[in-house]
Amino acid sequence: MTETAFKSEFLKTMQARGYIHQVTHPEELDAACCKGPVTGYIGYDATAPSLHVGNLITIMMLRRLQQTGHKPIVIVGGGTTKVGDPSGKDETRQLRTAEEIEANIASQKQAFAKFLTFGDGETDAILVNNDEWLSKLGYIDFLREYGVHFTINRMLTFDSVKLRLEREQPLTFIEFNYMLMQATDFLELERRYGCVLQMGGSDQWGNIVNGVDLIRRVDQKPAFGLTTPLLSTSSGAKMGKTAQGAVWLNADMLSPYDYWQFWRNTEDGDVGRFLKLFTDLPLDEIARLEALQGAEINDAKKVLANEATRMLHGEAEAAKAAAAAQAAFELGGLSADLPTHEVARADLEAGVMLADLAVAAGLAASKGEARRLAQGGGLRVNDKAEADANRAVTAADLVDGVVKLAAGKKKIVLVKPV
RNA sequence: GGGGGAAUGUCCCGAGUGGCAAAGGGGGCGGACUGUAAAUCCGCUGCUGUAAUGGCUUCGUAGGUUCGAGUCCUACUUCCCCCA
Repeated sequence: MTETAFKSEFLKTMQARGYIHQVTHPEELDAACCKGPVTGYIGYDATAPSLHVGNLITIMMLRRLQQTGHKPIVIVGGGTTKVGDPSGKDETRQLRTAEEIEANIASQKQAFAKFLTFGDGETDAILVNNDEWLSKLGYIDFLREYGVHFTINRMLTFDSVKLRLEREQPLTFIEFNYMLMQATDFLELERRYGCVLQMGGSDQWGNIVNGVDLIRRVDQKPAFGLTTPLLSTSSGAKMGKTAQGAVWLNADMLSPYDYWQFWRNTEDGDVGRFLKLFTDLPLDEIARLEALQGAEINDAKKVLANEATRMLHGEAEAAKAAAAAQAAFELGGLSADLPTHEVARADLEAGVMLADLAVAAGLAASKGEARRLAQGGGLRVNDKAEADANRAVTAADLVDGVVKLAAGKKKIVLVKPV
């Protein structure tokens, strides 16, 4: 990144909070942002039913855009998902059916509304499905209108294509066309909404630059691109994966408690960076939290968890998650807000094999895993390590009406008779 | 169209002479140490089951040879390379 001193509120914020990896025409964009509301967009893939933490950084970029007086457009890739982005993939993506894509888009919409204000106002966010124009394109029309602006020579130089070829992995023709579709999107948004900025992860740089060039060439209008660094933890792991899988944003796919835990377990070295990227806290407050040393940095992690959870799931859920965590980890007690698993009272009275219970409660994937877990000393019943997964858990194990079952120190489930 | 090669534990990479539930690594999980951190060390990492020997299902797909097949044979699928 160049050491440009930005004048616009938007770019100053973006730079200070660490969102910027690369920008096209920085001075020109800066000037445009000073002049008035700028419309910018980010596209999202509709391959999964929920967005995950990996998408969060770009959603936050749109939020910053709106916060600094500009207009964000969320474009859901109904059309592009039908094609499949080859960027960063060695393997051809599975093609989704139209129905799957529709369902995924509907489900993703909920998350965007938590971070952006939608509406008809000048700086209100709007959500657009690119299927609207992409699926209407006839092949010949597409080739004549857009195909003429792209040379194969140039396309072969883009990483998404080059890497695949270098590794001798197949790249299908449909994937090869993806970048044209994305460029077309940008052009279409520019024409329909006067959108001049496309943002995205650094892996999107090639695709974004294509769109910028297309607009500048075809319409002789200004257009800009901005990418964020790929997010990884300071120990190098990819962000957004945890034990159970992806960190989803939809509450029905990942509970607010688990979401809170995800942030609470941030590595020391990432706390400051994440506070800047994922919370609205002022920078001086973040600087103070970041400076905490040793065990005190845990306070900063709690702030991070609270803020991040509040933004997505609301004040009440964040408070509940925080309270449950405090009860479980700091006071050693129980909280009704911990994840629970219900069993029939009659079954419990008859006795349920511990291994079966652990599997049913989601603490182990199979009985064998539960057994191994127990042998390794990681399975706890009411805080007592239980080496024998064959023992029966009965009503006698109830403490205050529940059995506290834990796999390791962090995964806790309360078993409730019903 | 002709010739050569590849596909392995359904997370990934990857070794594998006919006796293999299959080396090693990454990742993941658990334990110890800590601060619900990182690093480090130890254990586990197909399903099922026992106090234990076990049973079942796995090496692209389908057949075959064999007491026994990831390993040999045949066909098929997909991919890569070379020639046309």
